[in-house]
Amino acid sequence: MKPQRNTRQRQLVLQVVQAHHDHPSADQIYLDVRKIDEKISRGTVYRNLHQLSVNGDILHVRIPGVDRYDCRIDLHYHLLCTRCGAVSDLELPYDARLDEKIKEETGYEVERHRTIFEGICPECQ
Amino acid sequence: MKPQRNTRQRQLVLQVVQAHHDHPSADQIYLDVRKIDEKISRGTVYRNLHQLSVNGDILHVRIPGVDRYDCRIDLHYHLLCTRCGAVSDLELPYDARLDEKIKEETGYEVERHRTIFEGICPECQ
DNA sequence: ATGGGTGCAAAGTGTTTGCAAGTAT
DNA sequence: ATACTTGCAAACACTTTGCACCCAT
Repeated sequence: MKPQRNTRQRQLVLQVVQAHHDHPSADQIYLDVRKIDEKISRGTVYRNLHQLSVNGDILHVRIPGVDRYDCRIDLHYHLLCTRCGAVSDLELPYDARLDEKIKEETGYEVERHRTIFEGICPECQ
Repeated sequence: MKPQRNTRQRQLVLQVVQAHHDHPSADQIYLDVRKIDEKISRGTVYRNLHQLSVNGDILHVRIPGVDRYDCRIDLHYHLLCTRCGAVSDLELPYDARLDEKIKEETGYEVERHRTIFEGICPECQ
């Protein structure tokens, strides 16, 4: 892996993601970071979000429409309110046996699976 | 529900999706339909894909990057090769009890869940 | 005839990238 | 000093939309 620099901007992005517990989108993170450093650019935020998730410092959550980021880095499942867009973490334990099972059935080198529950949250009902 | 018209274009889009067993993207469908009707526009294809999936005639599969469409309309899980982008259906039965469980735990009106396994297919390994 | 559907092109949305200048190491 | 990173803006990829005309019902 290339040597990486711990720039002020990267620290800032990480810090903002970790301060959130609601799975912010890149743009929300950009706006938040922007409150602290009013010069930082969108490109930099996107680049750092990418870098940080590759490094395993944050988790990239693929939600339909917009990608979100999560400060929890263990594998876990998500719950999406299809009305208001809220995303939350689920306590349901990650089932690693499924990956093994699918690997045996298909010959794929299964790395992981992603599960998103979709529904309407209590507030939106 | 509004009355809907069964236009030549809509039939064509449905027909092309049903002829595929490899989860084509909107653009692949557009290109295919285009071979038959060289006047049809992208907008029309997108509009019809949307309409058809709302009607339940086809399934909208949200894959990172591009949305895909599936002629299988029962709930099932998918397997994505993160190298070549191939998507396939899995035989793993849909676990409806999970939806019930999450509903009880969270108070959400859980409608469904989507699971995508990610890995490297035998050819790409 | 009526109003849903079409083709076209323009506009959106979210993200990536080329480049010259800046800065962590 | 080196080369990773930044800010900026332009470019991208994918999708949606406004509009005038068309056609299934």
